[in-house]
Amino acid sequence: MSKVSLTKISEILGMSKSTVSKALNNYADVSPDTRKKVQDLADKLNYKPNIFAQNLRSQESKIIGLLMPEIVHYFFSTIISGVTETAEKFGYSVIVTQTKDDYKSEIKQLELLLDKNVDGILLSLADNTIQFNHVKDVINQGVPFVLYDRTSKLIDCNKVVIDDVKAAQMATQHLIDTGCKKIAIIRNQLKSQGTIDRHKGFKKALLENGMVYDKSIDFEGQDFSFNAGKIAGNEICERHKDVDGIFAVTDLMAIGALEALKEHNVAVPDQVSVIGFSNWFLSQITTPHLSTVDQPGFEIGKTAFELLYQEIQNNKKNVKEPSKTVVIPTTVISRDSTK
Amino acid sequence: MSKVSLTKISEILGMSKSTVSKALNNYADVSPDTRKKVQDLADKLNYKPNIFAQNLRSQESKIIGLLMPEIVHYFFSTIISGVTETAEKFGYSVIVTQTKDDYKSEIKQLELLLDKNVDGILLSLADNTIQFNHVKDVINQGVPFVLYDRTSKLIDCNKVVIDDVKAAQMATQHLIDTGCKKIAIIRNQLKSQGTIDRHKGFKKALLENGMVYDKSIDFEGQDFSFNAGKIAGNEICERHKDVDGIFAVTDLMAIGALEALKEHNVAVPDQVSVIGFSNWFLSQITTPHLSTVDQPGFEIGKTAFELLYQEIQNNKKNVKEPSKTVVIPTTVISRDSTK
DNA sequence: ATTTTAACCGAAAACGGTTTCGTAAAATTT
DNA sequence: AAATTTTACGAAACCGTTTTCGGTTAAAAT
Repeated sequence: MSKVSLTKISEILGMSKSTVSKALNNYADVSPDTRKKVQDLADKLNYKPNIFAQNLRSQESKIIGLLMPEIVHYFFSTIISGVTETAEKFGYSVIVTQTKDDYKSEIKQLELLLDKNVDGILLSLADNTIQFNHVKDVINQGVPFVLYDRTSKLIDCNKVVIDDVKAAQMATQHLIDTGCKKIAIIRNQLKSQGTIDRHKGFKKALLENGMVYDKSIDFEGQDFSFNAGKIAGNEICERHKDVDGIFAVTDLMAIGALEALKEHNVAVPDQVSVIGFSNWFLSQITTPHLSTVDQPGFEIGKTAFELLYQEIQNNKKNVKEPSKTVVIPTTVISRDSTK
Repeated sequence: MSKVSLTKISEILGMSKSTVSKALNNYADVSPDTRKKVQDLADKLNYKPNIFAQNLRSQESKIIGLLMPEIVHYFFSTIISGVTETAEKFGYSVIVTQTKDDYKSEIKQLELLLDKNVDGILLSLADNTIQFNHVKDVINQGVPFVLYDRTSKLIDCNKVVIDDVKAAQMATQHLIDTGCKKIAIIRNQLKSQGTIDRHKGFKKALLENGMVYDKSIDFEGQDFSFNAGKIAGNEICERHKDVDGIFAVTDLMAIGALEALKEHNVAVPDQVSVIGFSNWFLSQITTPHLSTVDQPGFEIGKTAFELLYQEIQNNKKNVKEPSKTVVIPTTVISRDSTK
């Protein structure tokens, strides 16, 4: 069962391994005759080049690393899908790991990926990462690198993001367009850039439509969970009966709010409209089906890989292009929770 | 910026690369003196062994392949999480790919993983895979291999599964224990082993409790979607008002049924109890919260890797142990959709 | 008939480690 | 003092490719 190698084939055919290698790799300086002989035998013996040797020679693995805060997460799983499918088209495989949203773990995982000599790395920053030497080190080592989704202005590299401000603005505008006069926002603390920007977009939409931003209906939860949304929803039902629209910065919060409204017998969307953010799978199966903003993970993953691939190619030619940031468009998905 | 190699270190220190290698790998036949010299310089130059060279020498990559029907899927994403976290503890990385539940793609993905010379492969079979030569080939090539979740009796290898019969039986028993007298089942076609077994477990529970299996309330959907569940739920509300318990073979179907019940103003669990299967994330946030059977993906992934690791170790020692199947226990999770 | 060109092939270096085996010097035993 | 063992190191093979650089032969051009 011992593997067939180039050397073995060359011995059988009584020629040098140089010739065998060239025959298999379609070099010009090998006669049609010997080329055929080699290829036939290679087929017959089911020869597969040893990829370890090829890696050593070429100093590339055709493997990239994909690092994310959390694997068990609808959005990030769509990222995995987008990255792996695109990578495959380019002949690359993808090692996937998670940081569990932990800075320390992020450092360690990056280290592990570097140890594997991956050809490039895709990273979405952990929530509590506020210092970036570990990623700057990676970039300075010349490893092709792109940030996606959770990025930082303090890092100079290629990035793939959505425009949270604009997306939130569009979501809010959708509420306004469907007749909402008093719109509440449900969000978590203004710590992550995503939340900050969505908050900004929300206020921007109000401003542009001549509506006032009312701090008393700006609900800040402890996190962006179902429960946080529900708590805010309860508040709205009990103390802010004039609210007729809710923008939640995550689908999960929106669904929590939906639950609260239901328990208070408030009709959605007749009395109150609700829109979420992300278009998680579960937004399709709530009652009523949740309107939301599509955050296209597959597309983000696809683009992130494509950027990385470009960088890998440039790296080989020793060219360094200026960093760019690709903004993936988002769309409002109007379902039954808004009119 | 050129990488430091063993050879470079040996040249600087004026010794052979054998000695340098041995110093770094704690061989006995190197004096404490030179050992220190080598290690100090290696640290100073931030030397990292070239993994491609190591792979070539050892003929192993410390990478395994994880192949699954669908990445964007709650259960399978928990598998990824379980596998990657466990693999990391053993010094392994994980290449993740999906078959999209397609036989042809499964063949191709396996091929790609073999081409990468992974040290082992974890596979969950595609739905429409009914012929197994492609996986038998892999096994016969001596590549460590374990099947998880979706397996086949026709393949002789290590496996990690749950006991679908028993799990479904327990779910049904839970309905019976909480007072249900007439229990419907909502399922998809009896094609996949999972569905067949859950159906079997359902009937077994009825039998053991002296209840009759009524074919008219055995609902077969086109798939296991939300809609299929809802359609069945509507049927129950309209034509089988005596039903007081529903076992759905997936959470998604259960939630569809829940929706139908809600629309018909049937109280859950007071009039009808509902239990799902899998404990997907979304079962926690339905109204009412869905009782279900926990299908522990993380644990399955963890165990699958551990089995694979065993096989890798055995492989190195040229020992071949008989195949075993590990059954991961499931538990009924009682929430608000059952009493 | 001589030179030029083209076609074809192989030796050998290179990639960067690991590991076996031999040997010289030092330390120990007889 | 001689024999033996231990210690410490290095040469070289090896893993399996790719690719450069010559070289040999045959065909074409002068």
